[in-house]
Amino acid sequence: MVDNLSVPNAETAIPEEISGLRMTRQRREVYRTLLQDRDHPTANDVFLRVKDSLPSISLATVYNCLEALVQHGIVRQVNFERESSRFCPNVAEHGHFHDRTTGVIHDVTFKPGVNLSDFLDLPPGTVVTDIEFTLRGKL
Amino acid sequence: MVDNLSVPNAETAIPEEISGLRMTRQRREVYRTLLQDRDHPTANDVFLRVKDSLPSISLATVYNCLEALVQHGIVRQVNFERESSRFCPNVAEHGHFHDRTTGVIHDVTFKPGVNLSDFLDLPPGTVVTDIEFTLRGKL
DNA sequence: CACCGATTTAGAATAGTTCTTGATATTGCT
DNA sequence: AGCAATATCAAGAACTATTCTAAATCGGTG
Repeated sequence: MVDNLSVPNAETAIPEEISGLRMTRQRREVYRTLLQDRDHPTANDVFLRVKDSLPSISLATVYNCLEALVQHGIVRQVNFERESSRFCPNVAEHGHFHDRTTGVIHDVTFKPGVNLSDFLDLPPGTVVTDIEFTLRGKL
Repeated sequence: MVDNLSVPNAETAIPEEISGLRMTRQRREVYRTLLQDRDHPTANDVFLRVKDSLPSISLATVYNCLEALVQHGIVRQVNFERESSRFCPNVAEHGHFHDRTTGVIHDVTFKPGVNLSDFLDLPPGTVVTDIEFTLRGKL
């Protein structure tokens, strides 16, 4: 497997601080949980998993930690329709493919070198700072 | 301006029935409201607007009507992050550009003839049935 | 015009998330 | 180390968008 700076793995130690965010025990465990299984868990999923290592953690704290991680660009929050938000430690630009048969969510990346205006009719003068896309279908 | 079958205008009479959905007074008014201002209103926005012509309508009914219209493919439900759902009478395939300065949402279409696999690295064998995308930025 | 299923209404219920408050922990300073 | 200032955490209440429930009403049919 190829290393990817934006997606550390769960084994490497998580430092004291990441992009200006102090890693408390709770934040570290929340982040480690996201790195562990890349299955786009909801806040509640994370809560249940983190309880194994930090039995006294509260759901509110998991929300706080996730928010802090998202705010600092360490984790991405992903929303599908009106479902619960899901969280993803892959902060590289990517979208998602939702497999309707299995329910599994796969990350989808742009082919290298493509430009938005290559395939979209954008109003002239638009400066796009953020892209979000979801595909649904079958594998 | 070019006519577009999938986007009737607010002036043309709305028939008794659209794609198998009987047009009750409430559904008609909800739909007419969406056709009137193409500004991607929320259910509550629609509620407030429809009240002008149907003062006794309830929010639940607006939700019911919108759901019926969406279910029958007459209207599209659009979600941005975790905000309230917005509704759009343009059911042709399109995405959205969210202008961060004005808050206005513009429809964005694909350039004719482009193919998803032209610019995305899709897992082999994927059959995409539904595309959803949102851009954010400044105009 | 009486009936029956569909629709509407109003309000209660729900789910996910955020907020509030007091308790705890951590940091920086001496 | 001791202490003040600051940040974080926990628990539960509060909030918001949406859905559900039950009763009233409507619309079309015999």
